[in-house]
Amino acid sequence: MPGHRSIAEAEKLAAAKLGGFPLRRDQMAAVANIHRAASAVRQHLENSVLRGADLTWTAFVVLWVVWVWGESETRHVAEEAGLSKGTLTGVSRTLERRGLIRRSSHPSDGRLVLLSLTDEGEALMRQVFPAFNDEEAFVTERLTAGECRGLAETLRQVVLQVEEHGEERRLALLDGAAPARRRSGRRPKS
Amino acid sequence: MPGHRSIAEAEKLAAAKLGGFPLRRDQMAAVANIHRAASAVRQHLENSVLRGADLTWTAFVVLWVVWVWGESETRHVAEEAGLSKGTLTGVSRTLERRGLIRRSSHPSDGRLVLLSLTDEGEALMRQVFPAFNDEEAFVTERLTAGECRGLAETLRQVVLQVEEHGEERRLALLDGAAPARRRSGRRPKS
DNA sequence: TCCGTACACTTTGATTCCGAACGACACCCG
DNA sequence: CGGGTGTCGTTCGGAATCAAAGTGTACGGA
Repeated sequence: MPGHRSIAEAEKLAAAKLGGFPLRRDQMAAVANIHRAASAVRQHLENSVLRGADLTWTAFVVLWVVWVWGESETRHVAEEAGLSKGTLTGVSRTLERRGLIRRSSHPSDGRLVLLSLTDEGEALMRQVFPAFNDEEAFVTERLTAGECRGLAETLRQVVLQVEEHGEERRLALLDGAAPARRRSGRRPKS
Repeated sequence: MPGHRSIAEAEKLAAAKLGGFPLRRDQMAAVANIHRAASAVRQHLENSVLRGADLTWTAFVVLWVVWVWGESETRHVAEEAGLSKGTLTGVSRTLERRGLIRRSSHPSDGRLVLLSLTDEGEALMRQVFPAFNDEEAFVTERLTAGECRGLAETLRQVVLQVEEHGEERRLALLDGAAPARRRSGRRPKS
């Protein structure tokens, strides 16, 4: 019982749950659908083009970033791909093991690590990307090009809002309270 | 160097990379921004309201689904939350350990497992959800209510397209070829 | 030159995640 | 009522995930 139908119903149920609480329905539906769409698109892409190339979503994104930007420092790749540095370390090592990516150290700054595609990685992207773009077109088939532009623009507003005011908002919400440790994560050596 | 600025530039670089290949830019930007927005929103929510309650995004989604739908079979919860059955097993067990969820077996069908919130889980949701909804409003602050509705509607078209034609499309793309095993995953016992 | 601070990547620990294999149960049909 | 067929949740293997701790390099000032 997938998708859009349940949203409306879930909203009603949630509203009932919350009684008189002033629920922001439109905003809730928008956010919920962003995640529904993202997950549906990702799953479709993984199970169509990516699966055949034996790439995960993340692996593809990393390859794509390095491909279009050329040899890059890992921190920029992580930023652009939307991963933590720690995750990128693992992913790029997997990619290196598979011979798709090369890791080299910066000639003058020993702290930096540069990522670049191997010939094999380059060849793979040249083959996979067109198919990927075809599926992007497929999933947006019900929208006109103009609607796609509008959608991108609207989503950009959301991204900007979080990027420009998210930090400040989080601080305000915490209001001096302890930053709340995560359940997982490394513990002190002691 | 975040976000929207790099998209335009990345597109140009990608177009150059692909030479004369007919690149669907608008569709590409739309899909890319869906994921950018989803990840930005998720991160903001995790680091604001969820962190304090010591919940991961996934844990919250599962609680939310069970909360609004009431006691439910795990397969429905997995579907609604957008997870595989296997993942839900692990997540619901974590939630059970923390005393937020109850797992009971179906009275007449021994295969089914039913999930429901404990009193503690119920109390937690009553406390966390309003804050969550506030942040949904925050991230969409630059949009009017009408734009939110439009956004939700547009995204719904994407979800519907994948849900209604994705399977068929994937089959057409494979065209009889072997379904391509995943690198990971359980191996036969032999 | 030595020191302290700042930065950049890696390691670590606890989870989450997927999909295929698996085992238990349900149901149809003879 | 016994077997085949199918459905459900669970287990498993490999990978991805984050945040914080740790390691190592860079660089400015004393």
